[in-house]
Amino acid sequence: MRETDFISGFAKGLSVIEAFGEETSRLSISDVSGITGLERATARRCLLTLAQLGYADYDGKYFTLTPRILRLGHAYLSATSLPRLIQPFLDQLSEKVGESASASVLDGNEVVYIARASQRRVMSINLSPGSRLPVYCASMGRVLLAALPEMEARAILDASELKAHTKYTKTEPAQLMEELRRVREEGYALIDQELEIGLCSIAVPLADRKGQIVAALNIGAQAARTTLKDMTGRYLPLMREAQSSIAGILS
Amino acid sequence: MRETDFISGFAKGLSVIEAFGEETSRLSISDVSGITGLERATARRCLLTLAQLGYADYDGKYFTLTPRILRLGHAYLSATSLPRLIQPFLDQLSEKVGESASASVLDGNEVVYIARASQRRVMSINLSPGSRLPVYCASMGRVLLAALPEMEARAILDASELKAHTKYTKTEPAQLMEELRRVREEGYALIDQELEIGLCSIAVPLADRKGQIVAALNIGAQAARTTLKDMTGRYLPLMREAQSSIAGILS
DNA sequence: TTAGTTTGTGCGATATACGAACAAATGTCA
DNA sequence: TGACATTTGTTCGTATATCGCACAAACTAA
Repeated sequence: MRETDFISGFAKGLSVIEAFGEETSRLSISDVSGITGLERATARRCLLTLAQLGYADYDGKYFTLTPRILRLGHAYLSATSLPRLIQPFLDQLSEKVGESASASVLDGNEVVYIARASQRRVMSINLSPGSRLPVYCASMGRVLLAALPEMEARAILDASELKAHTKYTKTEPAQLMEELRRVREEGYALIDQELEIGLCSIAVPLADRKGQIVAALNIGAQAARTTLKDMTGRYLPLMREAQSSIAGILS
Repeated sequence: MRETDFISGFAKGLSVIEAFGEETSRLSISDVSGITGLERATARRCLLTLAQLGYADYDGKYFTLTPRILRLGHAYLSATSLPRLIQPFLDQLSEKVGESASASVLDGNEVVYIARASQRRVMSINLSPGSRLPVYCASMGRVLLAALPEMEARAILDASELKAHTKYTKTEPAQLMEELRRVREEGYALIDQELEIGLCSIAVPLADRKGQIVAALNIGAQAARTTLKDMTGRYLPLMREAQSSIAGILS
Protein backbone atom coordinates (compact mmCIF):
# COMPACT_ATOMS: atom_id res chain seq x y z
CA MET A 1 0.00 0.00 0.00
CA ARG A 2 1.23 3.41 -0.92
CA GLU A 3 1.42 6.46 1.26
CA THR A 4 -1.35 8.11 -0.73
CA ASP A 5 -3.79 5.25 -0.15
CA PHE A 6 -4.41 6.56 3.35
CA ILE A 7 -6.89 9.37 3.88
CA SER A 8 -5.67 11.09 7.01
CA GLY A 9 -8.72 13.38 7.12
CA PHE A 10 -10.93 10.32 7.45
CA ALA A 11 -8.78 8.78 10.16
CA LYS A 12 -8.78 12.05 12.08
CA GLY A 13 -12.54 12.29 11.83
CA LEU A 14 -12.98 8.80 13.26
CA SER A 15 -10.70 9.64 16.17
CA VAL A 16 -12.90 12.67 16.83
CA ILE A 17 -15.99 10.44 17.11
CA GLU A 18 -14.17 8.16 19.53
CA ALA A 19 -13.24 11.18 21.64
CA PHE A 20 -16.83 11.22 22.86
CA GLY A 21 -17.44 8.93 25.81
CA GLU A 22 -19.21 8.43 29.09
CA GLU A 23 -17.51 11.28 30.90
CA THR A 24 -17.11 13.35 27.78
CA SER A 25 -20.46 13.63 26.10
CA ARG A 26 -20.43 17.39 25.55
CA LEU A 27 -17.18 18.59 24.05
CA SER A 28 -15.94 21.94 22.83
CA ILE A 29 -13.52 22.30 19.97
CA SER A 30 -10.60 22.68 22.37
CA ASP A 31 -11.71 19.64 24.37
CA VAL A 32 -11.65 17.48 21.25
CA SER A 33 -8.33 18.96 20.22
CA GLY A 34 -6.93 18.08 23.63
CA ILE A 35 -8.28 14.53 23.69
CA THR A 36 -7.32 13.59 20.15
CA GLY A 37 -4.13 15.58 19.86
CA LEU A 38 -5.38 17.15 16.64
CA GLU A 39 -4.87 20.79 15.80
CA ARG A 40 -7.78 22.92 16.92
CA ALA A 41 -8.46 23.99 13.37
CA THR A 42 -8.58 20.34 12.27
CA ALA A 43 -10.75 19.25 15.18
CA ARG A 44 -13.11 22.09 14.36
CA ARG A 45 -13.37 21.06 10.72
CA CYS A 46 -14.09 17.45 11.70
CA LEU A 47 -16.75 18.50 14.20
CA LEU A 48 -18.42 20.88 11.77
CA THR A 49 -18.42 18.11 9.18
CA LEU A 50 -20.10 15.75 11.64
CA ALA A 51 -22.66 18.42 12.49
CA GLN A 52 -23.35 19.16 8.84
CA LEU A 53 -23.95 15.46 8.16
CA GLY A 54 -26.30 15.19 11.14
CA TYR A 55 -24.01 12.97 13.20
CA ALA A 56 -23.54 15.70 15.78
CA ASP A 57 -25.39 18.65 17.26
CA TYR A 58 -23.74 22.02 17.83
CA ASP A 59 -25.11 24.72 20.08
CA GLY A 60 -22.41 27.21 19.17
CA LYS A 61 -20.19 26.07 21.99
CA TYR A 62 -20.51 22.34 22.63
CA PHE A 63 -20.86 19.39 20.31
CA THR A 64 -22.84 16.24 21.17
CA LEU A 65 -23.29 13.10 19.11
CA THR A 66 -26.72 12.28 17.71
CA PRO A 67 -28.35 8.84 17.40
CA ARG A 68 -27.43 8.89 13.75
CA ILE A 69 -23.96 7.81 14.84
CA LEU A 70 -25.49 4.45 15.72
CA ARG A 71 -25.85 3.79 12.00
CA LEU A 72 -22.13 3.24 11.87
CA GLY A 73 -21.98 0.59 14.56
CA HIS A 74 -25.20 -0.92 13.34
CA ALA A 75 -23.66 -1.34 9.92
CA TYR A 76 -21.50 -3.98 11.57
CA LEU A 77 -24.13 -5.65 13.74
CA SER A 78 -26.50 -6.14 10.85
CA ALA A 79 -23.75 -6.85 8.36
CA THR A 80 -22.19 -9.74 10.20
CA SER A 81 -24.44 -12.76 10.48
CA LEU A 82 -22.88 -13.97 13.72
CA PRO A 83 -25.17 -12.05 16.12
CA ARG A 84 -28.27 -13.00 14.13
CA LEU A 85 -27.35 -16.67 14.11
CA ILE A 86 -26.36 -16.87 17.75
CA GLN A 87 -29.25 -14.89 19.25
CA PRO A 88 -31.86 -17.71 19.33
CA PHE A 89 -29.44 -19.95 21.19
CA LEU A 90 -28.77 -17.22 23.73
CA ASP A 91 -32.50 -16.75 24.27
CA GLN A 92 -33.04 -20.45 24.77
CA LEU A 93 -30.07 -20.81 27.08
CA SER A 94 -30.98 -17.76 29.09
CA GLU A 95 -34.55 -18.98 29.51
CA LYS A 96 -33.43 -22.45 30.65
CA VAL A 97 -31.05 -21.29 33.35
CA GLY A 98 -32.86 -18.08 34.31
CA GLU A 99 -29.70 -16.00 33.96
CA SER A 100 -28.26 -13.72 31.28
CA ALA A 101 -26.45 -15.24 28.32
CA SER A 102 -24.16 -13.26 26.04
CA ALA A 103 -21.82 -13.65 23.09
CA SER A 104 -18.75 -11.60 22.33
CA VAL A 105 -15.71 -11.28 20.11
CA LEU A 106 -12.20 -9.97 20.65
CA ASP A 107 -11.12 -6.46 19.68
CA GLY A 108 -7.63 -5.59 20.79
CA ASN A 109 -7.47 -6.01 24.56
CA GLU A 110 -11.19 -5.78 25.00
CA VAL A 111 -14.13 -8.14 24.71
CA VAL A 112 -16.99 -6.70 22.64
CA TYR A 113 -20.55 -7.89 23.21
CA ILE A 114 -22.29 -8.73 19.96
CA ALA A 115 -25.48 -10.31 21.31
CA ARG A 116 -27.17 -10.76 24.63
CA ALA A 117 -30.28 -12.28 26.19
CA SER A 118 -30.74 -10.74 29.58
CA GLN A 119 -32.95 -11.95 32.34
CA ARG A 120 -32.85 -9.66 35.31
CA ARG A 121 -29.91 -7.32 35.63
CA VAL A 122 -27.23 -8.66 37.92
CA MET A 123 -24.46 -6.19 37.32
CA SER A 124 -24.11 -2.55 38.07
CA ILE A 125 -22.75 -2.24 34.54
CA ASN A 126 -25.31 -2.11 31.77
CA LEU A 127 -24.20 -4.43 29.01
CA SER A 128 -25.57 -4.41 25.50
CA PRO A 129 -24.20 -5.13 22.04
CA GLY A 130 -21.21 -2.86 21.58
CA SER A 131 -20.31 -2.85 25.26
CA ARG A 132 -16.72 -3.58 26.12
CA LEU A 133 -14.95 -5.26 29.01
CA PRO A 134 -11.24 -5.74 29.64
CA VAL A 135 -10.20 -9.11 28.25
CA TYR A 136 -8.12 -10.28 31.22
CA CYS A 137 -10.87 -10.36 33.85
CA ALA A 138 -13.93 -11.40 31.85
CA SER A 139 -14.83 -15.05 31.36
CA MET A 140 -15.28 -14.62 27.61
CA GLY A 141 -12.01 -12.76 27.45
CA ARG A 142 -10.17 -15.69 29.04
CA VAL A 143 -11.73 -18.09 26.55
CA LEU A 144 -10.88 -15.92 23.56
CA LEU A 145 -7.31 -15.38 24.74
CA ALA A 146 -6.88 -19.10 25.33
CA ALA A 147 -7.77 -19.68 21.68
CA LEU A 148 -4.81 -17.57 20.51
CA PRO A 149 -1.18 -18.67 20.24
CA GLU A 150 0.55 -18.08 23.58
CA MET A 151 2.68 -15.31 22.12
CA GLU A 152 -0.31 -13.31 20.94
CA ALA A 153 -2.23 -13.81 24.16
CA ARG A 154 0.78 -12.65 26.09
CA ALA A 155 1.14 -9.59 23.88
CA ILE A 156 -2.47 -8.62 24.53
CA LEU A 157 -2.05 -9.04 28.28
CA ASP A 158 1.10 -6.92 28.15
CA ALA A 159 -0.84 -4.23 26.32
CA SER A 160 -3.55 -4.26 28.99
CA GLU A 161 -3.61 -2.23 32.13
CA LEU A 162 -4.02 -5.10 34.57
CA LYS A 163 -6.07 -3.35 37.19
CA ALA A 164 -7.62 -5.14 40.19
CA HIS A 165 -11.34 -4.43 39.94
CA THR A 166 -11.99 -6.41 43.10
CA LYS A 167 -9.82 -8.16 45.65
CA TYR A 168 -10.28 -11.36 43.64
CA THR A 169 -9.01 -10.01 40.32
CA LYS A 170 -6.01 -11.89 38.94
CA THR A 171 -3.51 -9.31 37.72
CA GLU A 172 -0.23 -11.21 37.42
CA PRO A 173 0.59 -12.02 33.78
CA ALA A 174 2.20 -15.32 34.78
CA GLN A 175 -0.85 -16.27 36.82
CA LEU A 176 -3.13 -15.32 33.93
CA MET A 177 -1.10 -17.31 31.41
CA GLU A 178 -1.32 -20.30 33.73
CA GLU A 179 -5.09 -19.80 33.91
CA LEU A 180 -5.24 -19.66 30.09
CA ARG A 181 -3.51 -23.03 29.92
CA ARG A 182 -6.17 -24.42 32.26
CA VAL A 183 -8.93 -22.89 30.12
CA ARG A 184 -7.40 -24.42 27.00
CA GLU A 185 -7.25 -27.79 28.77
CA GLU A 186 -10.77 -27.79 30.19
CA GLY A 187 -12.51 -25.86 27.44
CA TYR A 188 -14.21 -23.33 29.66
CA ALA A 189 -13.41 -20.30 31.83
CA LEU A 190 -14.87 -19.52 35.21
CA ILE A 191 -14.73 -16.05 36.74
CA ASP A 192 -15.55 -15.62 40.40
CA GLN A 193 -16.12 -11.97 41.28
CA GLU A 194 -12.97 -10.80 39.53
CA LEU A 195 -14.77 -8.04 37.64
CA GLU A 196 -17.38 -7.06 40.17
CA ILE A 197 -18.19 -8.27 43.66
CA GLY A 198 -21.23 -10.52 43.62
CA LEU A 199 -20.89 -11.49 40.00
CA CYS A 200 -19.60 -14.75 38.61
CA SER A 201 -19.67 -16.04 35.06
CA ILE A 202 -18.73 -19.01 32.94
CA ALA A 203 -17.75 -19.00 29.28
CA VAL A 204 -17.03 -21.43 26.45
CA PRO A 205 -15.55 -20.77 23.00
CA LEU A 206 -17.66 -20.90 19.83
CA ALA A 207 -16.06 -22.46 16.77
CA ASP A 208 -17.15 -22.55 13.16
CA ARG A 209 -17.11 -25.70 11.05
CA LYS A 210 -13.40 -25.35 10.42
CA GLY A 211 -12.76 -25.34 14.16
CA GLN A 212 -11.75 -21.68 14.15
CA ILE A 213 -12.79 -19.88 17.34
CA VAL A 214 -14.95 -16.98 16.21
CA ALA A 215 -16.67 -15.87 19.42
CA ALA A 216 -17.35 -16.74 23.04
CA LEU A 217 -20.55 -17.57 24.88
CA ASN A 218 -21.16 -16.91 28.55
CA ILE A 219 -23.65 -17.02 31.36
CA GLY A 220 -23.42 -14.45 34.12
CA ALA A 221 -25.04 -14.94 37.51
CA GLN A 222 -25.22 -13.49 40.97
CA ALA A 223 -22.75 -15.15 43.30
CA ALA A 224 -25.34 -15.01 46.06
CA ARG A 225 -27.82 -17.06 44.07
CA THR A 226 -25.53 -19.53 42.38
CA THR A 227 -22.62 -21.64 43.53
CA LEU A 228 -19.60 -22.24 41.37
CA LYS A 229 -20.53 -25.90 41.46
CA ASP A 230 -23.90 -25.04 39.92
CA MET A 231 -22.17 -23.26 37.13
CA THR A 232 -19.97 -26.15 36.08
CA GLY A 233 -22.56 -28.75 37.05
CA ARG A 234 -25.80 -27.33 35.67
CA TYR A 235 -24.89 -24.52 33.29
CA LEU A 236 -21.85 -25.97 31.55
CA PRO A 237 -23.63 -29.00 30.04
CA LEU A 238 -26.32 -26.73 28.58
CA MET A 239 -23.65 -24.44 27.22
CA ARG A 240 -21.87 -27.40 25.64
CA GLU A 241 -25.10 -28.25 23.87
CA ALA A 242 -25.52 -24.72 22.55
CA GLN A 243 -21.84 -24.73 21.59
CA SER A 244 -22.14 -27.78 19.36
CA SER A 245 -25.45 -26.65 17.85
CA ILE A 246 -23.87 -23.34 16.93
CA ALA A 247 -20.79 -25.03 15.51
CA GLY A 248 -23.13 -26.81 13.12
CA ILE A 249 -24.68 -23.68 11.68
CA LEU A 250 -21.57 -21.52 11.34
CA SER A 251 -19.84 -21.77 8.02
CA MET B 1 -19.71 28.02 7.90
CA ARG B 2 -17.22 28.24 5.09
CA GLU B 3 -16.73 25.85 2.24
CA THR B 4 -13.41 24.75 3.69
CA ASP B 5 -14.93 23.82 7.04
CA PHE B 6 -16.22 20.62 5.49
CA ILE B 7 -13.89 17.64 5.12
CA SER B 8 -15.28 15.77 2.15
CA GLY B 9 -12.85 12.91 2.63
CA PHE B 10 -14.30 12.29 6.07
CA ALA B 11 -17.88 12.44 4.78
CA LYS B 12 -17.03 10.02 2.01
CA GLY B 13 -15.42 7.64 4.46
CA LEU B 14 -18.54 7.63 6.64
CA SER B 15 -20.70 6.90 3.62
CA VAL B 16 -18.44 3.94 2.88
CA ILE B 17 -19.05 2.55 6.38
CA GLU B 18 -22.79 2.91 5.91
CA ALA B 19 -22.55 1.06 2.61
CA PHE B 20 -22.15 -2.11 4.66
CA GLY B 21 -25.46 -3.64 5.70
CA GLU B 22 -27.36 -6.83 6.27
CA GLU B 23 -27.31 -7.94 2.66
CA THR B 24 -23.99 -6.34 1.93
CA SER B 25 -21.52 -7.51 4.54
CA ARG B 26 -18.72 -8.46 2.13
CA LEU B 27 -18.03 -5.75 -0.41
CA SER B 28 -15.43 -5.33 -3.13
CA ILE B 29 -14.06 -1.95 -4.11
CA SER B 30 -16.41 -1.76 -7.09
CA ASP B 31 -19.39 -2.75 -4.92
CA VAL B 32 -18.69 0.13 -2.57
CA SER B 33 -18.13 2.45 -5.48
CA GLY B 34 -21.50 1.41 -6.89
CA ILE B 35 -23.41 1.77 -3.62
CA THR B 36 -21.90 5.08 -2.55
CA GLY B 37 -21.48 6.64 -5.98
CA LEU B 38 -17.84 7.40 -5.20
CA GLU B 39 -15.09 6.95 -7.78
CA ARG B 40 -13.52 3.52 -7.57
CA ALA B 41 -10.20 5.11 -6.73
CA THR B 42 -11.73 7.08 -3.86
CA ALA B 43 -13.71 4.14 -2.51
CA ARG B 44 -10.52 2.12 -2.55
CA ARG B 45 -8.66 4.75 -0.56
CA CYS B 46 -11.45 4.92 2.02
CA LEU B 47 -11.54 1.13 2.37
CA LEU B 48 -7.78 0.82 2.67
CA THR B 49 -7.84 3.53 5.31
CA LEU B 50 -10.50 1.62 7.28
CA ALA B 51 -8.46 -1.56 6.97
CA GLN B 52 -5.27 0.16 8.07
CA LEU B 53 -7.03 1.52 11.17
CA GLY B 54 -8.44 -1.91 12.01
CA TYR B 55 -12.05 -0.98 11.34
CA ALA B 56 -12.17 -3.37 8.38
CA ASP B 57 -10.60 -6.61 7.21
CA TYR B 58 -9.34 -7.10 3.66
CA ASP B 59 -8.66 -10.46 2.08
CA GLY B 60 -7.33 -8.97 -1.12
CA LYS B 61 -10.75 -9.00 -2.75
CA TYR B 62 -13.49 -8.32 -0.23
CA PHE B 63 -13.71 -5.95 2.71
CA THR B 64 -15.68 -6.70 5.89
CA LEU B 65 -16.19 -4.51 8.94
CA THR B 66 -14.61 -5.55 12.22
CA PRO B 67 -16.08 -5.23 15.73
CA ARG B 68 -13.91 -2.18 16.19
CA ILE B 69 -16.53 -0.25 14.24
CA LEU B 70 -18.79 -0.69 17.27
CA ARG B 71 -16.60 1.80 19.09
CA LEU B 72 -18.16 4.53 17.01
CA GLY B 73 -21.75 3.70 17.90
CA HIS B 74 -20.75 2.98 21.45
CA ALA B 75 -19.29 6.44 21.68
CA TYR B 76 -22.86 7.65 21.45
CA LEU B 77 -24.52 5.06 23.70
CA SER B 78 -22.09 5.63 26.52
CA ALA B 79 -21.85 9.37 25.91
CA THR B 80 -25.52 10.13 26.25
CA SER B 81 -26.89 9.52 29.70
CA LEU B 82 -30.40 8.77 28.50
CA PRO B 83 -29.98 4.98 28.05
CA ARG B 84 -28.20 4.65 31.38
CA LEU B 85 -30.90 6.53 33.24
CA ILE B 86 -33.82 4.79 31.59
CA GLN B 87 -32.57 1.21 31.75
CA PRO B 88 -33.56 0.44 35.38
CA PHE B 89 -37.12 1.54 34.66
CA LEU B 90 -37.28 -0.67 31.59
CA ASP B 91 -36.06 -3.63 33.63
CA GLN B 92 -38.64 -3.03 36.30
CA LEU B 93 -41.45 -2.51 33.84
CA SER B 94 -40.49 -5.53 31.78
CA GLU B 95 -40.36 -7.71 34.89
CA LYS B 96 -43.78 -6.54 36.10
CA VAL B 97 -45.65 -7.19 32.87
CA GLY B 98 -43.60 -10.13 31.63
CA GLU B 99 -43.06 -8.57 28.22
CA SER B 100 -40.25 -6.61 26.56
CA ALA B 101 -39.88 -2.91 27.28
CA SER B 102 -37.81 -0.56 25.12
CA ALA B 103 -36.88 3.08 24.73
CA SER B 104 -36.08 4.89 21.50
CA VAL B 105 -35.41 8.26 19.94
CA LEU B 106 -36.12 9.75 16.53
CA ASP B 107 -33.55 9.88 13.74
CA GLY B 108 -34.92 11.13 10.46
CA ASN B 109 -37.79 8.87 9.48
CA GLU B 110 -36.66 6.04 11.68
CA VAL B 111 -36.99 5.12 15.34
CA VAL B 112 -33.68 4.13 16.93
CA TYR B 113 -33.64 1.83 19.95
CA ILE B 114 -31.40 3.15 22.69
CA ALA B 115 -32.24 0.71 25.48
CA ARG B 116 -34.19 -2.48 25.89
CA ALA B 117 -35.18 -5.01 28.52
CA SER B 118 -36.29 -8.14 26.74
CA GLN B 119 -38.21 -11.02 28.18
CA ARG B 120 -38.74 -13.74 25.63
CA ARG B 121 -38.39 -12.80 22.01
CA VAL B 122 -41.74 -12.12 20.39
CA MET B 123 -40.67 -10.75 17.05
CA SER B 124 -38.91 -12.27 14.12
CA ILE B 125 -36.80 -9.13 14.10
CA ASN B 126 -34.00 -9.04 16.61
CA LEU B 127 -34.03 -5.66 18.30
CA SER B 128 -31.19 -4.20 20.30
CA PRO B 129 -29.79 -0.75 20.94
CA GLY B 130 -29.03 0.72 17.53
CA SER B 131 -31.81 -1.15 15.78
CA ARG B 132 -34.11 0.90 13.58
CA LEU B 133 -37.75 0.70 12.64
CA PRO B 134 -39.75 2.89 10.27
CA VAL B 135 -41.37 5.68 12.25
CA TYR B 136 -44.85 5.47 10.71
CA CYS B 137 -45.75 1.93 11.78
CA ALA B 138 -44.02 1.61 15.18
CA SER B 139 -45.78 2.62 18.38
CA MET B 140 -42.81 4.67 19.57
CA GLY B 141 -42.61 6.29 16.16
CA ARG B 142 -46.22 7.46 16.41
CA VAL B 143 -45.58 8.93 19.84
CA LEU B 144 -42.43 10.73 18.74
CA LEU B 145 -44.09 12.10 15.60
CA ALA B 146 -47.07 13.28 17.63
CA ALA B 147 -44.68 15.34 19.76
CA LEU B 148 -43.53 17.32 16.73
CA PRO B 149 -45.30 20.28 15.10
CA GLU B 150 -47.77 18.97 12.49
CA MET B 151 -45.68 20.38 9.65
CA GLU B 152 -42.58 18.51 10.70
CA ALA B 153 -44.42 15.27 11.32
CA ARG B 154 -45.99 15.56 7.91
CA ALA B 155 -42.61 16.21 6.30
CA ILE B 156 -41.20 13.07 7.88
CA LEU B 157 -44.14 10.99 6.70
CA ASP B 158 -43.74 12.41 3.21
CA ALA B 159 -40.08 11.42 3.27
CA SER B 160 -40.96 7.87 4.30
CA GLU B 161 -41.73 5.01 1.99
CA LEU B 162 -45.13 4.11 3.44
CA LYS B 163 -45.02 0.40 2.85
CA ALA B 164 -47.69 -2.00 4.14
CA HIS B 165 -45.78 -4.52 6.24
CA THR B 166 -49.02 -6.37 7.02
CA LYS B 167 -52.61 -6.03 5.93
CA TYR B 168 -53.20 -3.91 9.03
CA THR B 169 -50.51 -1.32 8.30
CA LYS B 170 -51.83 2.24 7.98
CA THR B 171 -50.18 3.82 4.95
CA GLU B 172 -52.35 6.83 4.09
CA PRO B 173 -50.69 10.08 5.22
CA ALA B 174 -54.07 11.62 6.05
CA GLN B 175 -55.02 8.59 8.11
CA LEU B 176 -51.68 8.68 9.91
CA MET B 177 -51.98 12.41 10.65
CA GLU B 178 -55.40 11.75 12.12
CA GLU B 179 -53.92 8.97 14.23
CA LEU B 180 -51.20 11.36 15.42
CA ARG B 181 -53.87 13.80 16.60
CA ARG B 182 -55.46 10.97 18.58
CA VAL B 183 -52.10 10.06 20.07
CA ARG B 184 -51.50 13.69 21.04
CA GLU B 185 -54.93 13.76 22.66
CA GLU B 186 -54.71 10.49 24.57
CA GLY B 187 -50.99 10.54 25.31
CA TYR B 188 -50.24 7.04 24.05
CA ALA B 189 -50.03 5.07 20.81
CA LEU B 190 -51.28 1.57 20.21
CA ILE B 191 -50.10 -0.57 17.30
CA ASP B 192 -51.98 -3.73 16.44
CA GLN B 193 -50.01 -5.95 14.08
CA GLU B 194 -49.13 -3.11 11.74
CA LEU B 195 -45.44 -3.97 11.69
CA GLU B 196 -45.60 -7.72 12.01
CA ILE B 197 -48.47 -10.17 12.27
CA GLY B 198 -48.88 -11.37 15.84
CA LEU B 199 -47.18 -8.37 17.40
CA CYS B 200 -48.82 -5.45 19.12
CA SER B 201 -47.25 -2.69 21.16
CA ILE B 202 -48.11 0.38 23.17
CA ALA B 203 -45.96 3.47 23.65
CA VAL B 204 -45.89 6.69 25.67
CA PRO B 205 -43.61 9.73 25.30
CA LEU B 206 -40.84 10.51 27.78
CA ALA B 207 -40.36 14.15 28.70
CA ASP B 208 -37.61 15.88 30.62
CA ARG B 209 -38.23 18.42 33.37
CA LYS B 210 -38.84 21.15 30.84
CA GLY B 211 -41.61 19.10 29.22
CA GLN B 212 -39.53 18.48 26.11
CA ILE B 213 -40.17 15.03 24.60
CA VAL B 214 -36.78 13.36 24.45
CA ALA B 215 -37.63 9.70 23.86
CA ALA B 216 -40.40 7.12 23.80
CA LEU B 217 -41.09 4.07 25.95
CA ASN B 218 -42.92 0.99 24.78
CA ILE B 219 -44.06 -2.50 25.65
CA GLY B 220 -44.31 -5.07 22.90
CA ALA B 221 -46.36 -8.23 23.28
CA GLN B 222 -47.67 -11.19 21.36
CA ALA B 223 -51.17 -10.54 20.06
CA ALA B 224 -52.05 -14.14 20.87
CA ARG B 225 -51.21 -13.70 24.52
CA THR B 226 -52.47 -10.20 25.17
CA THR B 227 -55.64 -8.34 24.27
CA LEU B 228 -55.58 -4.69 23.31
CA LYS B 229 -57.73 -4.07 26.37
CA ASP B 230 -54.99 -5.58 28.54
CA MET B 231 -52.52 -3.18 27.03
CA THR B 232 -54.45 -0.03 27.85
CA GLY B 233 -55.95 -1.47 31.02
CA ARG B 234 -52.99 -3.19 32.67
CA TYR B 235 -49.83 -1.98 30.91
CA LEU B 236 -50.65 1.68 30.39
CA PRO B 237 -51.01 2.59 34.10
CA LEU B 238 -47.63 1.00 34.82
CA MET B 239 -46.11 2.86 31.90
CA ARG B 240 -47.59 6.12 33.19
CA GLU B 241 -45.84 5.47 36.50
CA ALA B 242 -42.52 4.87 34.80
CA GLN B 243 -43.12 7.93 32.63
CA SER B 244 -43.50 10.29 35.56
CA SER B 245 -40.63 8.73 37.52
CA ILE B 246 -38.38 9.21 34.52
CA ALA B 247 -39.59 12.80 34.01
CA GLY B 248 -38.34 13.48 37.53
CA ILE B 249 -34.78 12.31 36.91
CA LEU B 250 -34.20 13.83 33.47
CA SER B 251 -32.74 17.30 33.53
C1' DT C 1 -9.38 47.03 32.59
C1' DT C 2 -6.17 43.27 31.82
C1' DA C 3 -4.48 38.80 31.61
C1' DG C 4 -5.83 34.30 30.37
C1' DT C 5 -8.43 31.19 27.61
C1' DT C 6 -11.08 29.70 23.80
C1' DT C 7 -12.67 30.17 19.16
C1' DG C 8 -12.44 31.82 14.28
C1' DT C 9 -9.67 33.13 9.96
C1' DG C 10 -6.13 33.81 6.19
C1' DC C 11 -2.39 31.91 3.82
C1' DG C 12 1.41 29.25 1.96
C1' DA C 13 2.88 24.45 1.80
C1' DT C 14 1.28 20.05 1.19
C1' DA C 15 -1.69 16.16 0.59
C1' DT C 16 -5.90 14.47 -1.60
C1' DA C 17 -9.46 13.63 -5.31
C1' DC C 18 -10.46 13.26 -9.88
C1' DG C 19 -10.50 11.26 -14.35
C1' DA C 20 -8.36 8.71 -17.50
C1' DA C 21 -5.31 5.34 -18.94
C1' DC C 22 -3.34 1.04 -17.95
C1' DA C 23 -3.13 -3.72 -15.98
C1' DA C 24 -5.15 -7.73 -14.26
C1' DA C 25 -8.73 -10.76 -13.53
C1' DT C 26 -13.00 -12.73 -14.85
C1' DG C 27 -16.56 -14.13 -17.91
C1' DT C 28 -18.35 -15.48 -22.57
C1' DC C 29 -18.83 -17.76 -26.70
C1' DA C 30 -17.45 -20.26 -30.75
C1' DT D 1 -9.36 -24.41 -25.52
C1' DG D 2 -8.35 -19.78 -27.15
C1' DA D 3 -9.64 -15.15 -28.35
C1' DC D 4 -12.49 -11.38 -27.25
C1' DA D 5 -15.33 -8.61 -24.21
C1' DT D 6 -16.23 -6.99 -19.75
C1' DT D 7 -15.47 -6.03 -15.24
C1' DT D 8 -12.37 -4.86 -11.57
C1' DG D 9 -8.24 -3.06 -9.49
C1' DT D 10 -4.21 0.05 -9.71
C1' DT D 11 -1.30 3.92 -11.12
C1' DC D 12 -0.36 8.66 -12.43
C1' DG D 13 -0.35 13.73 -13.39
C1' DT D 14 -2.67 17.60 -12.23
C1' DA D 15 -6.19 20.74 -10.36
C1' DT D 16 -7.91 21.49 -6.09
C1' DA D 17 -8.95 21.13 -1.24
C1' DT D 18 -6.98 20.39 3.28
C1' DC D 19 -3.44 21.14 6.96
C1' DG D 20 -1.05 23.51 10.35
C1' DC D 21 0.58 27.64 11.74
C1' DA D 22 0.25 32.34 13.18
C1' DC D 23 -2.64 35.92 14.11
C1' DA D 24 -7.18 38.14 15.19
C1' DA D 25 -11.37 38.14 17.65
C1' DA D 26 -14.44 36.93 21.24
C1' DC D 27 -15.25 35.63 25.63
C1' DT D 28 -14.15 34.92 31.10
C1' DA D 29 -12.88 35.96 35.35
C1' DA D 30 -10.50 38.38 38.46
